[in-house]
Amino acid sequence: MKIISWNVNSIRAREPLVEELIHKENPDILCLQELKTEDKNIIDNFFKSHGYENISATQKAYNGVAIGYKNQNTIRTIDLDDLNTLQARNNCILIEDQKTVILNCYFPNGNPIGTDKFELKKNWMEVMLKHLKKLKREYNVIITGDFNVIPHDLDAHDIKKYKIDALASKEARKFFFSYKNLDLIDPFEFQDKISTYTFFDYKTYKFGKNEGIRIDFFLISPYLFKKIKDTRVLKEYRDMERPSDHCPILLELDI
DNA sequence: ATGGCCAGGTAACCTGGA
Repeated sequence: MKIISWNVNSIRAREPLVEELIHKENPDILCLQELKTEDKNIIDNFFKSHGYENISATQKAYNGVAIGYKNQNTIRTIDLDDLNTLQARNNCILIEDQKTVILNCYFPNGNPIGTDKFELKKNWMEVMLKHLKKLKREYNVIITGDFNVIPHDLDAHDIKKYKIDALASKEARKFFFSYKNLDLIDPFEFQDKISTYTFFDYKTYKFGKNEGIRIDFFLISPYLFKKIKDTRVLKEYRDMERPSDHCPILLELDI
């Protein structure tokens, strides 16, 4: 099973590149974040035209997430509605025959610190922790998406720029590590940090200088970690015409 | 050292991103 997660920064702007990704990688599961449209027809039509079923949570102009899936006979949707009450930020599916849940997430950015946005980030991360604790008891877990957290100083080219920033705040890091402490593993953690940056700011042309941050993740159960066939950050999609500022991340499992 | 880009929405800038 091949799973790809990508913060596309607008599905409408990124249709050509998502199409290319599907043709080249043919993922079984495609988790998208920052759709930036309320119109589910756009999302349904896109996935359907490429042979995928999908679920989505959308709102006008901002946020929005979807999971496309194919070759799956035992998919059930799990509605974690308290993660979508204010903004559309989560999808959750259960693959019953694998006893595995996949959570697709667009975590709140939270900047600037000291505002309602930061409170929302902390609250959202806390609600997520409660869900993870519960889901972990019954299922293998894959939580993926744009976490908007820089967990370690080395996950940024220049951490000094993030000293007063919600992404590297002690609160955001605390929640991120509390997820990992549920016995969830970050496969990219064991790889070279610089080559696994997932975000490069449009401003200042950071991609060309390889000055990024690592904020998109898979956190997975140990059983699934043992089944890994491949993990990749698909940096080439950041180097194409009209790119997202995030790179797709790929996880292939022998299940 | 500083500032730089991009998307959507409503009408030439604003919010938001990270």
